[in-house]
Amino acid sequence: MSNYDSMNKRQKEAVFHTEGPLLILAGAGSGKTRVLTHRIAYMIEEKGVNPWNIMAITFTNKAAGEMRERVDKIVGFGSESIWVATFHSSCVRILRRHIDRLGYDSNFTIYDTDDQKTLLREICKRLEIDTKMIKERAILSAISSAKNELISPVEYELRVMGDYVKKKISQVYKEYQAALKKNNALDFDDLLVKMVELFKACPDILEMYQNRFQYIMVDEYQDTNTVQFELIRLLASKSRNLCVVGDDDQSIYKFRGANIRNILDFESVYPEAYVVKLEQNYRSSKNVLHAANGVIRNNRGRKEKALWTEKDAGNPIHFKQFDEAYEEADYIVRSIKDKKKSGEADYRDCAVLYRTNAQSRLLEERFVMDSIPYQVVGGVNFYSRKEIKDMLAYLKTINNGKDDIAVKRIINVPKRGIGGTTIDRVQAYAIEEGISFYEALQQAEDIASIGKGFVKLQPFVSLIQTYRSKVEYYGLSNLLKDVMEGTGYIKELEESEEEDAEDRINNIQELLNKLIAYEEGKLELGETPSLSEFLEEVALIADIDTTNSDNNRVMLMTLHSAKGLEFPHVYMAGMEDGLFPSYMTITADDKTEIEEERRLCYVGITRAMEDLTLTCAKRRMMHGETQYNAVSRFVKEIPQELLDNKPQQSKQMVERYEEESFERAAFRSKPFETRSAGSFTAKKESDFDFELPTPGNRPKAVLKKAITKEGSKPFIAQNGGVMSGGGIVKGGSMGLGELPYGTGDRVSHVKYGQGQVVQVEKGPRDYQVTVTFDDYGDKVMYAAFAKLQKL
DNA sequence: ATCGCGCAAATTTTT
DNA sequence: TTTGCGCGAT
Repeated sequence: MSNYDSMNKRQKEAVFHTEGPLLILAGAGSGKTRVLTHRIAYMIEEKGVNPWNIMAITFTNKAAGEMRERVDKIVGFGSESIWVATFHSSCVRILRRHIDRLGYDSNFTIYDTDDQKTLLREICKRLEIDTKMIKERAILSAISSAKNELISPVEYELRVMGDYVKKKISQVYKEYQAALKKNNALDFDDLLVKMVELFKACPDILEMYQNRFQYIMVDEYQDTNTVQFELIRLLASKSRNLCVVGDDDQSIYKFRGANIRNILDFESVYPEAYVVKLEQNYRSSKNVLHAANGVIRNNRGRKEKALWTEKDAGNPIHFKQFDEAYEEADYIVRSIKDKKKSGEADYRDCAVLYRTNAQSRLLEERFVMDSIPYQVVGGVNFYSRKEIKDMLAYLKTINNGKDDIAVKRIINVPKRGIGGTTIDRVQAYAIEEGISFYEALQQAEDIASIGKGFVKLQPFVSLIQTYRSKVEYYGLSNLLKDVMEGTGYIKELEESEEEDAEDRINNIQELLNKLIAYEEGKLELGETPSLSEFLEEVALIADIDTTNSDNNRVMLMTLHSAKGLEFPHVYMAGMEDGLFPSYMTITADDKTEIEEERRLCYVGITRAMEDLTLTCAKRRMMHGETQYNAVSRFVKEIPQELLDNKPQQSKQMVERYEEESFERAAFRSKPFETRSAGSFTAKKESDFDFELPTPGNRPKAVLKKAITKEGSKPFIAQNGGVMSGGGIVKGGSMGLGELPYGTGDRVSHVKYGQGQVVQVEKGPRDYQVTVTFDDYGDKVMYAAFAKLQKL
């Protein structure tokens, strides 16, 4: 029996409101999972709802697992028939059963991003699309957005009339979908899209599931995209018992298609909706909460709410600015060490959050140096490592010969002397005959064009055939062991000179362990382990799911990965304008982009329970060169009385910053011709509008609107244009030339007036000149930029 | 067929 | 700085 007395008034309201649409606006740390699980229990215990009719949808496997666990605990008997799953795994489950109605085979494979890229590359080659002009990534994200918006290839084509680039993308989209279907594969987006298609095409199936899922709950609703919205809308349209939980202030996945309007407009879509706001926070100290509120307040178009807590004020928010990024890392590590020593915190209580994965390197180095246990979340997913993907490709090939991508991945791994030309010819034959790549391989003898190449293909085909015949009686883990050894893959790694060869072998071993665990788990339940099922599980696993915090380690992760987690001690590193918020969003035309960054900051701050430390550095290496960054505007949005150190903003700093940013811009010059935006390439200065740099922003050159079709993203003046103190310097590289002055000469400078040259140092690309100015003292500057006049 | 060098690009990423 | 890719040389 569950106890509802321990809940606050609002929470109870949400729990007891079981019929009709319900929007729960749950602020960070307001106990929403608790509300959801209690709500389920209440429905079953008090309202007599059949567990079988309840569905709870989450985004991550981890969230689903946690929900499952808590529901099981509180509901007890019958809880296993509650459908608790992620969007994607729900779709897979349903599609496996009915996808034949859409003309797919029910043992379809799921393509991950890597597979998508491989397929895309093939198609671009076939369609003779120059991937330098239209970037692969751009195509992929265009296709993904289209799918997220439920725009079919045909519709897409109709919409893009006239635009050259989009027209090309439309062609690719069409081909890409055709190829997926031919390979009997679905990408991640497809899982949702096909589900919606199925429901729309087969009202009988839709009705079946509408009857089954009479009470639907969706977690993290602010992150849903259009397909997900539609999917839920369809499922709930009969019962209308739809409960969505979310926080518009924590919507940070717009770039992945999440539509914040889904949550903001919930009440207009469901006019009879009941709304509950959970604003009491049980996680953080007052200071942390006030800091978070101070930041998020600056966003427009949000549902007004303010978190409050009964907790004490707690520690002040720590803020520290360093000269160099490594000093920042150093400080964080030292601080954690101190806390551990004094017993204030254990390693597992601390997390370091940052904006970009690249920032983890510097931190890691320090952690290693001080031998402090840490764990990086994210970065390269275990399942996207090369060696793991290779092993899985073998298993996929053995499992489903229709997966061309998998077959091609391992046909020459380890090396079998099968090259691109042979593969292309087999592919051509396969297309001609309308068969899969693997089937073509089996008929290699008949392919006239490959001639003797057939000799190399034969052993590969028989290898796979042998494995296939073994699947039945051999057991999955034995099969994988056989692949590891039998293909010579492990042997190749053992003999390899590569530094990480041993890690790779360990990773494969780890995969084997996971397979064994899967197999044993199944056998314990009295079920038959199946290769397809294992592959499917693996395909839907993300890194965050496998991170267990049982280990006593400091957690390092991006702000995005931190969502949904909490830590007593949180460090937010790299609080710098240009890094966080990123240049991309500062310079974006779309003003709402900065708001998403602000939400990200809000998410970061609200992860902290007791102690929050914000750090930044004046200088940091980014993309291989030193960047000078000002303190993040977000730090300044925090009520300053909460900070133990106030961010400094002296006039000199601004001046120095401006100066250095000019110099850098000038230094990196390249001709205008090197830059292009979409289909247009800028050729001369007059193609740009220029904007002056401001502290925190690099100088900006924007393609003139008149020239581009719909405007374009601004150029940062690094390769595109050269700027100097307010004027435009010609494009073109600056090389080393003779200087018209030397040490001891009197010179004059536009800004600093007259002075004497005290030192001239030859740098890689320019001279560094030190001048003692009469009015300003010593200045070090680059000759090409400074344009000093000899007197 | 394979290797290796040079060039360009580089947020965030629940599945 | 790091990574990934394409192309030219073996």
